[in-house]
Amino acid sequence: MTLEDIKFNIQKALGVESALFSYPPRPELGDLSLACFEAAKTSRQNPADLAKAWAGRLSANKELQPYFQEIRAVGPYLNFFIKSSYLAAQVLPAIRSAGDEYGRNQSGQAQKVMIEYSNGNTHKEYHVGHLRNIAYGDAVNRLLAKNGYQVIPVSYINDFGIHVAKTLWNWQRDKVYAERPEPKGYLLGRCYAKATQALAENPAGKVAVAAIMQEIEGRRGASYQLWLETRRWSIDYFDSIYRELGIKFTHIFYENEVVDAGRKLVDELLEKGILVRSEGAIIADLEPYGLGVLPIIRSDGTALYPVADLALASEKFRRYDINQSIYVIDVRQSLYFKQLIKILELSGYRPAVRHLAYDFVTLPEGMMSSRTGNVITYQELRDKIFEKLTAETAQRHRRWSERRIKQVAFNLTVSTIKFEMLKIGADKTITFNINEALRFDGYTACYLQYGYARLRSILRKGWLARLFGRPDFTTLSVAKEKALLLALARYPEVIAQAGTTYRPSELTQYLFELVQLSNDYYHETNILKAASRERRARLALIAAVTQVLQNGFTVLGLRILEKM
RNA sequence: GCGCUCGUAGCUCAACUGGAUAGAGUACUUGGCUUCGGACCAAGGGGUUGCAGGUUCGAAUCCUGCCGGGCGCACCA
Repeated sequence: MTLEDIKFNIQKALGVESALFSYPPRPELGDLSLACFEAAKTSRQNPADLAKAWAGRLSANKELQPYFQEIRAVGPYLNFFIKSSYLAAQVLPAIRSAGDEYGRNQSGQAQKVMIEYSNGNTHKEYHVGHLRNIAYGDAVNRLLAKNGYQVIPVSYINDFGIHVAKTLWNWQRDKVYAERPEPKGYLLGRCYAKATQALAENPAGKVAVAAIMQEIEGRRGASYQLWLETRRWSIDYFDSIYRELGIKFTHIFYENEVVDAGRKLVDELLEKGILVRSEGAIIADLEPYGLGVLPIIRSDGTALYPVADLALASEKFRRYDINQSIYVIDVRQSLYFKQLIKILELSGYRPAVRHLAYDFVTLPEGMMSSRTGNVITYQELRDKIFEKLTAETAQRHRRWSERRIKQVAFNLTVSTIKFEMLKIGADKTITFNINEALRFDGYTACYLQYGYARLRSILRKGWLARLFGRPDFTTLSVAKEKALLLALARYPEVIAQAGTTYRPSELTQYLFELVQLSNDYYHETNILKAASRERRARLALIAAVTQVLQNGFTVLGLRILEKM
């Protein structure tokens, strides 16, 4: 990595072990910056004096001369102006030869990490909240892979909770669902929403639901048969969503498969006194640790969520021999996760488990809730965005076939959904406004895709010019070209930074800025009509930009479109 | 009540985790296609970073106290 080399050489020349580099806020100040506060403190000097002294020393250093056109002290900052020609000669060939691999590093040392996300519930709606989870989890998954981890993406589907019984109860008493044309898995979700409403004013229903629950857990009888059938609908529906979004899991765990092991574990923990009986239920009393109380088994004997989760936590390590287990779960379950980890610790097991929390998605009208019908389902959102993008695309490409228009619009739809979820920091609640999501300019997936498509169009037209001879990088001297080169050089750092902090939003931000720079350049500079030396160099620059965009898009799970 | 968390331009968000004049998008006003794709670009206005203290060379960022929003705290997941 060229920037790494430069930084390393500066440190070596200064004789310091580590230095905090940053990028100046404005290009006039320099391309790379070293703040001298720390070093000045240890040597008890005025930072500005130190910067000045260092600037003099480094300017005289012959080994650094190929890199810099100037090294200047600006107050307490030591600022470096990198030679454009040097940058270009390093960065462009590096990107060209690394291709899709540009930006990868080995900091993960091939450690095995399991990451669990998209934890759907069968018999329930799949809504925009799940979309944030899956977009975020999948981006982190690929980000970690780019940082040299051996990542195992898995999903855990809850097919055995009380919500299943509620849905089945309503499904049997209200026959309208079975007759509708929509996918069955989707209808189950609608049915669940109505079930909770109906149950609120139906005490007899609750008894019926409890009976259904016990029958399912006992794995016998009509309710169990119905469970088998309907569960399959939901799973098929999830599969179709994953296919549409381009998500692949190495393995999918189901609650019903681990719940028996969980019950055994509960018995053991009960014997050890880690779990206790209370008010007819089985609980973990974690008050001594300031973690409250976690109910494990209901007083009617049916299992709660932690039963399976406790078993699964260790099962993951046993079966896949992993070094770390990451759970992408929304922040509201933070306390639950602390409780879960504490129980595992108390039972003598201390796994490397990490709860990767993100804030939830809410609606302008308030919290999403199946109970009040205040949800936006995946299907609804996808259809609305798709419809609008189809119209936009059709308007721009009168001669395209309907099939092609729809294909492009669909790819843009997937990109838009993911990007909207990823561009906001994970610690922020997303108040999901459908109208905002239906706008395609500014900081959006369409803006990025459009910028990319336009550059690709130039490359297609300039293919002949790129065939002959090596580009002369010294012609890349304009400020905007240098800004682009610097941005390209920074890409590996962005991947590293976004990976170690689990923040895909840093990557979305970077890619947006890269496209802004390139759009600006595009308008100011003519590429195809430039003189042949310039043209060749500029095409090489553009090619590198599209390569980095491709790489970034891939990490975020966005589709790559040559035309739109 | 206890705990966690957030509060930055009219709105939606950034700010390299303590550093330079707090930046983008959007909305608003104005300008740009005989030029590689106008889902684009340029310019402008818009800020006491919720409030008050503190820590230090330096605070949107750290500590304390208020104010306001959100979430979580025993049979939902």
